[in-house]
Amino acid sequence: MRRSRAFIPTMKEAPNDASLPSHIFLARAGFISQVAAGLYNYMPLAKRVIRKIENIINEEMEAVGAQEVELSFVTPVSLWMESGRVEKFGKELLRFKDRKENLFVLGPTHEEMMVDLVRNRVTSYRNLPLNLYQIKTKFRDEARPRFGLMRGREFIMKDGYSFHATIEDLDREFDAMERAYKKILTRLGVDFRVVEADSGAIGGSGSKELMVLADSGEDTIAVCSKCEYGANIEAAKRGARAVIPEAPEANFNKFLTSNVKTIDELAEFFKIDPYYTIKCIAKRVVYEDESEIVLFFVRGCDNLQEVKALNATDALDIVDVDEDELREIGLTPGFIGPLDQDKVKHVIDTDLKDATNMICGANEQDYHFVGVALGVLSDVAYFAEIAEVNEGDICPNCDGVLSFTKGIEVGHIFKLGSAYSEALKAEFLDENGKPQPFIMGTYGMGVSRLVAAIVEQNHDKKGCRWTKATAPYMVNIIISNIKNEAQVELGEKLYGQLQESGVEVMLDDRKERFGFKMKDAELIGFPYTIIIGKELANGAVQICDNQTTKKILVPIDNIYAQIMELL
RNA sequence: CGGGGUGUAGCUCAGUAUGGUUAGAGUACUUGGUUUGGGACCAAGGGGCCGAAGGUUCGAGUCCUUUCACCCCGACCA
Repeated sequence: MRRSRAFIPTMKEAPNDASLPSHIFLARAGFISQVAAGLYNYMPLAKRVIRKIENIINEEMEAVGAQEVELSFVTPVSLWMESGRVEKFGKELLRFKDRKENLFVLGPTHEEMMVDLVRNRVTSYRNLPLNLYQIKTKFRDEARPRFGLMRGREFIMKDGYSFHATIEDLDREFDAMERAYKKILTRLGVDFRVVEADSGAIGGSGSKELMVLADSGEDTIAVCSKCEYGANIEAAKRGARAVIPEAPEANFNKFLTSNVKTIDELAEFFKIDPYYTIKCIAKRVVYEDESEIVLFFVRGCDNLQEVKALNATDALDIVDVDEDELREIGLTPGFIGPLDQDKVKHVIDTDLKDATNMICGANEQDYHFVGVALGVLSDVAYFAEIAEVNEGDICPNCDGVLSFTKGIEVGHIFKLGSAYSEALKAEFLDENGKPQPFIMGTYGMGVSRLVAAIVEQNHDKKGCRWTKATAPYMVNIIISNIKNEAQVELGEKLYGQLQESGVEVMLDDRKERFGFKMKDAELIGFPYTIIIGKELANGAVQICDNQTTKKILVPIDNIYAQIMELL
């Protein structure tokens, strides 16, 4: 492509609504333009990057025997009624009517559609397993779209669904897909981690997220210093503590603790480690038709992990409560302890099971109990894992130490089981001629989000630093002075040679000054820029490596061979 | 959905407290000339319903009401 003919509207200044580097550079370098909140136009450069990602996905899906389909974007709301997800998705589902007043939604994901496609068409175990996928625009009417392509309302996603006769076969496919996904991200050239995840309200056993590591990631993930363990903080587990602080010795007793309300104050008051205190977090948990206040107890050194709390209570939502509400039902904020079991439901972190030498609220203004042994609650209380892991905790799989890092979720795979096939009555006949619901897996990968994630992980102050597998063009040839005939001649010759060799090459033949073209090239992020300029007088040109920004001098006779070698 | 903020040229932003010539700058764009290794310089141009609607006033970008859009924090996010 000749730069003089290319539609690449670069800008010196970013639109002021861009905050993340990926958003700023993709906008400035002429990849995307915003249309409305969470909606973007992809311009030629972005389109090329997207196609490269899609090609790699297609190749790897082909390799594992998944078949590509494309389902209609507009989907009848009746399917969503069948699965019961109309309410679950709520306002994120963009609903509208056609001229005949029929209700439709813009597909935010395609479980229902895919099950509908397969049901009554695949009817025998002999035709299983089956893995179908598509790469398609999705629409979710997010409450708050942000971060450019990272969290748009309209986005491109690869979504795949597998159908199996047995759980064992699903497990096999799940592992195969994990390997395929790892291979895709490796080929794209990004630094990533596969982590254990919460499977969300939809349920399912195995759930793994593929995270591109980047500081601006929205997810916090815990990773082990020694082994491969990694998990989303929402699902992270930990091993037994390596060092347990010295226990405060005391017999069971009620102690006057005037105005000592917080864990910090309590630990200071008794001169003890917060490990031996019990923290109470009161929340209102919301179910489909009702809600109630539940008290969650964790060690004073821990925090409540709300997603875990949600799973422990099987609730739809968890919201804050204020102190007045607590007083109304006879609780004393600041002094609530787990020994009083009859007012509201309690959930106690498993780490507190049979704990001894504890200090906790006495459910009475200005009093705490000391020397508490929770063994007495073993049979009456509900214990569940609700504490959030901390940095420095021990890995659940080895003796390494957990630390936190930020990640961008670009893939999520999990085992659906038969939730959808049962809801939509999608069945096959097994070996005994008995109808069985399909056992399913689902495999998502955010294509447009990957575009942003790649830049988020690969950029510097000047612009994008595309990986070789994702760069819109591999080589950019700058003719420093378009009026210099020798420069033009060599540029054109090289351009032709590289094109013939199948190299994706851009020829910057604009009537601009050198600095302008160079800045532009660095903003866009071509892996290699060949500079035909003043060194030509010495029979040489330069190759600028975009990763290192180093320039090397190459004699003109070697330039073609040299660049072909670098690619 | 709660809290906050911003809407003026393609982009970045002045101008609005205290209403008063023809609404400005930088950048980008067009033309001519000079320049040609790090977003050049000179000259001349084009480009605006001051987000929208209503109101107050002799007069509104500026004051009042309504509304829409976008951004940020939070909630939400199979």
